[in-house]
Amino acid sequence: MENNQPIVGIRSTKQRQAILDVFSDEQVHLSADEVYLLVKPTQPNISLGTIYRNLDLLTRIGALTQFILADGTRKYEKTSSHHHHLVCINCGETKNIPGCPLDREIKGYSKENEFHIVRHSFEIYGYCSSCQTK
Amino acid sequence: MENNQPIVGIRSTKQRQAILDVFSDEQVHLSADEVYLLVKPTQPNISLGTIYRNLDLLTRIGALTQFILADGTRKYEKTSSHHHHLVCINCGETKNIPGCPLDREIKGYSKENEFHIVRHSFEIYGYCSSCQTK
DNA sequence: TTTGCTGCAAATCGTTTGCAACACC
DNA sequence: GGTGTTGCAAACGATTTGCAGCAAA
Repeated sequence: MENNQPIVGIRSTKQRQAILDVFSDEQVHLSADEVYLLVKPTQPNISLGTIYRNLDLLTRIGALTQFILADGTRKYEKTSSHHHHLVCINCGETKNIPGCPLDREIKGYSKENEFHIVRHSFEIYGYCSSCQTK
Repeated sequence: MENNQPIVGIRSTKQRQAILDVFSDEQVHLSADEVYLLVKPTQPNISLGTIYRNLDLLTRIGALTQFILADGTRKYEKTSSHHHHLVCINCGETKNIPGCPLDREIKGYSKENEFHIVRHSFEIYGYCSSCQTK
């Protein structure tokens, strides 16, 4: 959305609350469309535009965090302590990994290259246990 | 493109060669549009469609590797030994990092979760030396 | 009453695809 | 000559945006 407007007054609407409710669990990782489908039952008239605008705003105020999978899919999750993801190539199930791989060695390498690290992404792709048996 | 056709006979055309030439250096990381701009001078009539079709084909035969940045940008590079990227948030300059962070600890965690790892992504974002001074 | 928020529809961006002409082998 | 490849334009999916009406505060 590339909206760099300063955030002034934020109102609490039922649409926004319904979207936030969907992300109550930290293990919830959803695309805009998935959020739309989940919110639709309680907010039948909600539009995809509203979903996108809210996901963007909630991300900008820090309530949600956005990340992009290797296939380009954009997903959102509730903001929580630093972690990474384990993503099933088959069913898309996404789990949080507590550890972080940004180790001393790599930090050292970046320093050598005079690179100032701001953030990083790390996702593991493979098959979850139930998809392996199929 | 989601093209799962078996690859039969591949021909050498000047368009395809021009695209490959752009990726002669391993430190070249480009989007489809950037390739288009670079190839245009020698192939004035080339179309973006041809660029996309060739990037896809060259990726499927393993000559190129595709990766997606945290902002959703799709990039291509010449296939080479396993590595990761250092990406400047400001100018977009992308450098290869030789090390790999997929360490014992994380592999162990995946095993605990009965997750079969196939591949992973890891990119570091920040500011390169020249963008820091500006 | 003010102004942020919504639904709707149109617009945009990156990418894919159908097709007829073309050019490799 | 056969078929892989190309340029072109239309189609596509995900996301963004303009606008007028609505609703929180």
